[in-house]
Amino acid sequence: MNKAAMPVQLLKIIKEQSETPLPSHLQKENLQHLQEGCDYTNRYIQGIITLSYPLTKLRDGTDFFKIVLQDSDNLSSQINSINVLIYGKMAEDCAKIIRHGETFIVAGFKVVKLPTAREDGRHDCHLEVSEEAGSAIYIYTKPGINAASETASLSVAPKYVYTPLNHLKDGTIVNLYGVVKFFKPPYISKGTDYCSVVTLVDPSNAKLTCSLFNGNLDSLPKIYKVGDIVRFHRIKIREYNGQMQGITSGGFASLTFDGTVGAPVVPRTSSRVYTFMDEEQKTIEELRIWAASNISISGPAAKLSGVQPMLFFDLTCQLVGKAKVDGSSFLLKVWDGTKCPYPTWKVPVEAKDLEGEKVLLQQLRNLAVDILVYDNHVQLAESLKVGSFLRIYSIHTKQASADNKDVSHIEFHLHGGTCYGRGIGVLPESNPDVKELKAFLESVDLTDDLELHLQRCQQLSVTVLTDHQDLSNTELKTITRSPAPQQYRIRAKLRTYKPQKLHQSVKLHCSKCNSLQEVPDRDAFDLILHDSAGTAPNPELHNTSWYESVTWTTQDQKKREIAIHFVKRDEMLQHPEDTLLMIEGGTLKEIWKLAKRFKCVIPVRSTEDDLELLDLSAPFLLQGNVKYYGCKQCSTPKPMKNLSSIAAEQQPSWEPTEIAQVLGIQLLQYVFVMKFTLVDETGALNAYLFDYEKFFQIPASEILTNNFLQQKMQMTMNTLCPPGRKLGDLPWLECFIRSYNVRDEMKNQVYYQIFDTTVAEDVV
DNA sequence: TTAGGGTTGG
Repeated sequence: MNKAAMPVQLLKIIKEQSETPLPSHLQKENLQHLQEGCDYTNRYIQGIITLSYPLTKLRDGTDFFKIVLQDSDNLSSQINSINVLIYGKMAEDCAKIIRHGETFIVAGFKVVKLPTAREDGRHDCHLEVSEEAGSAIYIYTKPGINAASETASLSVAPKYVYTPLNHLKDGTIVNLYGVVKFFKPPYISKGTDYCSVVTLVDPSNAKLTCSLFNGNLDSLPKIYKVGDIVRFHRIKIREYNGQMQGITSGGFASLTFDGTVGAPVVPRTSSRVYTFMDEEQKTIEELRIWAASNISISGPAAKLSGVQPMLFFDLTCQLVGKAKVDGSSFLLKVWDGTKCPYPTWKVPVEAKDLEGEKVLLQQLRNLAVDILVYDNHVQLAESLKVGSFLRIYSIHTKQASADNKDVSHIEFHLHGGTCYGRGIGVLPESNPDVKELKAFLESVDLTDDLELHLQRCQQLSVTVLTDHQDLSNTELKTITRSPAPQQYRIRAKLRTYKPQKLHQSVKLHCSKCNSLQEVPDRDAFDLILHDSAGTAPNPELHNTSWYESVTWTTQDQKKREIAIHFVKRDEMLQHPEDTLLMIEGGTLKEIWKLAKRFKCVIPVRSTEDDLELLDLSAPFLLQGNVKYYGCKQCSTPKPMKNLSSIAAEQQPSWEPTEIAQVLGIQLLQYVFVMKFTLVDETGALNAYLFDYEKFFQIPASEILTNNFLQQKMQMTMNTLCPPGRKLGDLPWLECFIRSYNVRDEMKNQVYYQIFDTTVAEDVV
């Protein structure tokens, strides 16, 4: 078995004799003789695992696992145990398979002496172990230790064979992997069991729909979203209507994994005993990558602030109240921290029938919404615990007119039946979406009385002027009848705006040629990176006076050559968060990772005599989440050595504008471009908003990568222009607008632009 | 046994 695939080896012992002997070049080292600085490449330490700590991640994302080894040959000696610190893939593997009491052998470690002496009988050195350092780990597992657990006797566990979905045969019982393409969360069937219907796909492009039954809800797969990956053991295959279908058989067992590329590979299961090894982790990772380009995963589930009438959506929320309504319907009161922009329907129920914390329900009266669930969902709804986190699938938003025809309110229904996966799932607190939701709910300020807030918006203006307060208001009718250019102060209401999908409002603007362009998507960047990976790093350009270079070749089949050039600073200590680096041959993901860790990342490629920037359709600079682009028309890229002038500064701030300037790049700026339709008693006009960050007080450069800011902007727009209200109930905006002429061959057009205006501080 | 995917009635 090669070491890259399986850095940790399991050796089975039979009658105290290892079946697989250790490599002969390894020599045993005594704990007492360890010394810092010696070469232990071909030496090993053997001991019994007496203690292990939970697997954790270091700040840079490296897995870290710590165990304590006891020297069983020298139990009487004063120092008989030592800490072993394991990093990276090895940490992960060890955490998965080691057991206290097992014999653990580590070779090729590094000895590090601790600054202070220990008093607990442990060695005053520890061992550092990682694949990169060339370490090897051998674990002796004795068959028969704790035989009830499959994990304890991994080395003798049966090897499972997994059948691709295009090779399934009628009447067989098989094991399989699949990506969830569709699912119905468990519901109470018409028989005696819970039922969950799951449709799987895999890289064979075959599809399998499974009907899974179990009297115990916990025994069905814990699927939370399309794209999750499942492993089924012992599922029965039958032919039905000319197609294969899966159905639970006696020994059915399942594991479910998050389908997100890069997420930790942690199985969700109800069974305490399962096998899961390196090979299977690899399968999950491969399926994730396949799924990423072959399955359309429904976008981020809707928030209440983003609901539209007449649609179906999945809502992740917290249950704050519940009530029986009648025999065929049941009320759930839920919230997700955002405010539904429409007036929402309140289901009349007797106060005594409503379960939930009264104070909280009162505080949340403007944030919580009523969801009426029907028929087969009632029984499950009754069993839900107030306070739990739910995902409700395929809620229907129905628009209904109240007595007053202009005010439409919105109703939330979970209709009967299970079409389209309609149903309710309880999410555990460990679910990443729940963690995010909880954090958001905790940030919501409940002391703020929202009704008063809305009333305040009716009376005062939701926007304020940042200059020219002395100007008096002009009616819109007067403005549209006057020649341009001029400047006005107006008081108007925002009847509608475009684009409604707010992320579409973000563009890139060149202040030199005044052009606007779309923000390039990741595919464009990916393509450029692929192209430039064809140019190998030029070794003559490595390690110059102003940067240090590190290079390596990837271990996969592609054998990519990567070079990273760290710009040197005139200081003893250089922190990653202050460092600029240039990278050749990196992938999208690698570059994003580096950009999070280091101050600046510049993707480059080698020429004969210097490094150069890539095509300007790619960002020329990445800082954190923000990608900086240059104008193709107005830039004249210069060689990278021009950067050395900034690097020579005492404390380079690495400002994007400064970097752009020395590299001959005309920096494009992120900007919100929106069209506001403004009205007052006298008329209407369309005014353009052209805003870098002043109006929303949100930098346009960050909106595309920051969910929180997107939500904040959506809520701002909902306040400025609450959907479903009649004109009289819309809030007032105070704005400055300027008129200007745009001439083309045919005619002269007057346009309007908003300026020196910002959203009032207490509005968001 | 149950369901066998494909929205809307209250």
